[in-house]
Amino acid sequence: MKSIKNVSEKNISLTDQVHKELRHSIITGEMPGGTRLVESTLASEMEVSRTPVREALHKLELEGLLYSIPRAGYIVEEMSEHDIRDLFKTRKAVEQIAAKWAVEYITPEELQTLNKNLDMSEEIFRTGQIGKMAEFDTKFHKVIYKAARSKSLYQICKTLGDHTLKYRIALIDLPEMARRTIDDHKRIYQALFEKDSEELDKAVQHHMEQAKVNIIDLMERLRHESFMP
Amino acid sequence: MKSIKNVSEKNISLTDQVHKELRHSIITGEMPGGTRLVESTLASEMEVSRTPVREALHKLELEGLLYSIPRAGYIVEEMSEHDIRDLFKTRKAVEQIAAKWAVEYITPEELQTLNKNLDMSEEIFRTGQIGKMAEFDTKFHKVIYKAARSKSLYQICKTLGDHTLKYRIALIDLPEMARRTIDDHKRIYQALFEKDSEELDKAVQHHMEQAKVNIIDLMERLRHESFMP
DNA sequence: TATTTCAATAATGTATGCAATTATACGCTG
DNA sequence: CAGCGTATAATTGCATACATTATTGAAATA
Repeated sequence: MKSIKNVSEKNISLTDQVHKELRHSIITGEMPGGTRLVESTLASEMEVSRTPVREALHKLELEGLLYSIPRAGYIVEEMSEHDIRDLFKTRKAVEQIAAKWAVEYITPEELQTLNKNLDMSEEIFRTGQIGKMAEFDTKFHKVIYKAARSKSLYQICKTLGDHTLKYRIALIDLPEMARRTIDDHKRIYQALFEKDSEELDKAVQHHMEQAKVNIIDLMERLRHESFMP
Repeated sequence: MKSIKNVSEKNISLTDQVHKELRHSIITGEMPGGTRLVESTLASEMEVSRTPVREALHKLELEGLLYSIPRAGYIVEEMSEHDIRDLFKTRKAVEQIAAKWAVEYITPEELQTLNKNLDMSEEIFRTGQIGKMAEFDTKFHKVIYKAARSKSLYQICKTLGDHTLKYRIALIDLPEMARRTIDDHKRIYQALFEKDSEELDKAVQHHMEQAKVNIIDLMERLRHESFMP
């Protein structure tokens, strides 16, 4: 791992930089579940002292991305299929609420932001830069969270979204998944635009349901591949 | 503030002890919104070094109970009426989900736990130990969260519950509030017992609605009192 | 040879010192 | 007298040294 200090953006604390870096590594799957993290090792790799690393690890623990064994170390949280099902069940319920509230408050500007997001997603899909899809996926949903006009719900949605991001990144790289995601988003956008609550609810439900099934499938496939590489 | 070390339970880190202590002070309103917290001051008051205090403050910040001004200090989060309305709106929605799921999974043992909780609440109410009411209120709801059988939803409910606890403590001390809370809980229990989802949804909604209104009223009253003490 | 004990090692928990930055108070100047 | 600038104090950010604990491996003994 390369030093953080060299690429340090000024005015951001080392703790936050380390946190962001580690978070990225976990979410992208660079550090898969079960990976053990050691303060001093990370500190020397990143060329900072243990203090900011330690604080970053604590943050990640509270976010549920790591768990700590009292005087032993930190392990990257590993999700079972059951945990993933649970996560998506909750996410589905919460996103339905967010969408329901968003219908009422969303502005024409926000609708346009969503529309632009769809256009750019299509562009990215056509030009084959699928690596950027996850980012647009996240942004699309965030616009809706914000449109729900609830600070507390926004926080919840963001946390749940983060927890699924790891899997979404792995999945959305597959062209057919990217295609379906864009189509789902278009349907959600259309329902929001027409303020059709009933259709919106169904669209969100379908989107989440599909995401869940795809991830479970992916895990299944990976499990088989690991037996016969 | 008294030293922590003297009452230290073994095997729990100082950081966690400090965290718990400060958390309690904030949630009970002993440190009201706007209070400024300083690492070194707290450290000497509690007779520990700055490190565990610092880490505890960071935790509280992530939990949303404090916010920090970069190199200036920590301030106890102050909730506006708008924030409280928002919090309860979200809490209502989420607790409705929890209740809906709980109907399906709750066991006879858990129902009995709820029933016992009601009995003890009545006992406490009769004997006038109203100070203990908030604790039983929290426990009652936690049983339902758990019965929903969702790790992620449980986490969300607990966090939201914590954020409202400060106000619940102030309120539930009033006998008429305690009375209403117990009656609401009885209604919720009854609906769970009979697995009547529709009635349960209404009961939870009513309970949350009432809690919200009461807190807004309380804040209004306190605001007037502060003008003419 | 197997088991137990003890020491070395490695990790986090805690304390403390220094650096960097911001707020504040005081004095100076117009 | 007011406003601005500078110096100083206050406070967190970061680094590091020390304490405590858990694990591992080796050696000694049965």
